[in-house]
Amino acid sequence: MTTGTGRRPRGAGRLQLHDVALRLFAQHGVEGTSLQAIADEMGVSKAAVYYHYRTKDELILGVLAPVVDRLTAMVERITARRGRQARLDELVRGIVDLAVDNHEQFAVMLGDPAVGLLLTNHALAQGWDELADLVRDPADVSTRVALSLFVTGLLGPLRDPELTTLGPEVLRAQLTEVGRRLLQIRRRPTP
Amino acid sequence: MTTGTGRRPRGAGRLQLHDVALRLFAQHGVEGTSLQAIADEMGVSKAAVYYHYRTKDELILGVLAPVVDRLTAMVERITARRGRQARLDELVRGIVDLAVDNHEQFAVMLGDPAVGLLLTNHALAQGWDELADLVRDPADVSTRVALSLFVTGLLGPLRDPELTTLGPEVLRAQLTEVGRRLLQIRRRPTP
DNA sequence: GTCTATAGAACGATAGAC
DNA sequence: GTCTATCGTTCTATAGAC
Repeated sequence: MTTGTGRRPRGAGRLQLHDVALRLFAQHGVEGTSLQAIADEMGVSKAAVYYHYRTKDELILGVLAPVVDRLTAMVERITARRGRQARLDELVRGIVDLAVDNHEQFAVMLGDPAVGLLLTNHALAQGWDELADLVRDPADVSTRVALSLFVTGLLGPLRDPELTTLGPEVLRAQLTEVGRRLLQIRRRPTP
Repeated sequence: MTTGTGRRPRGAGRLQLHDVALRLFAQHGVEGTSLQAIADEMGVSKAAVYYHYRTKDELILGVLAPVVDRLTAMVERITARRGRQARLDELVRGIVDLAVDNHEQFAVMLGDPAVGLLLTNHALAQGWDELADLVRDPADVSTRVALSLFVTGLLGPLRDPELTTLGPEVLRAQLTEVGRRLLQIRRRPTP
């Protein structure tokens, strides 16, 4: 149920590759990051990178796979809820958790224009599309605007060095509270 | 006082160039947009593009120049205000106006990682830095988080096709109201 | 102002040795 | 798993004709 993106190469070097690639993707964008730059940062050759992934696109998808899976699971949890308030509450808590726990992947996925096209071409944008549907679901325009602004806005505090020093717990609490205030949600309907 | 980015080439073709380049930049990012792609979209050759700007960086800066100038002016208006509420109110109205009127430039400037570095290298990031200082100014963490989330979050509704059909006036009103709710601002202190 | 043609570098990707 | 070496393509940028 959580396989999602298919086979991914095993090995220990893969973890370092994911780390380095993700950091550079978040810093310069995926189009602005060459495989040469990644290899240099790792202290290996470009061919060594190609051992782990056969194409650059697959590398990007491999780095982003964990969030894609989490997103799918989150959307399922939301749609399982009944009632407008319960869904909004689940959405706020879910998206905040996801964004705080994987803030670099979140930034690359939501911020980079090239990634959106890539995910769509590989039919992996389903999670985002369903999330977008949920965002558009509310009848009133006011809630739709607030919801769209909130999800995208998570990028801001998460890539601000001054705010990330607060630590995950404080950040999570702050962002959840901001989301509730924005969407005018009462606290925890059916926890 | 509003010269800002220095001399920019004149001529009518420049306007079309700005239009086409901006649209592609917003769609694929600046690193994902080649001068060849811009030339093709315009129906001219690559060399024709180089007539207007000597480098790609200068083209990017030329396209973004209007927002850079507006941002500088906005920061001046904010710092001229006295009092926490007045400043927050001015900031919300200013940034919403800027984002709605130039939403593509706003998206490229705020969303593209490569642009941030470019502006910094050309000492044009001053406006954003001062805005960032204003965002960090409030004593309480809660307001800083909300402010950061709000500014970045404007990207969301602005690039959602379903929401942009609402038109600039409705969008402006909606976003301003969301901002006030988020930052708990009373209406128009000293208009 | 726009063109053709091209230089020179960087890119993604592959082959084959170790 | 990592290397060197290389292929073919695309990129930014320039030169010079019209």
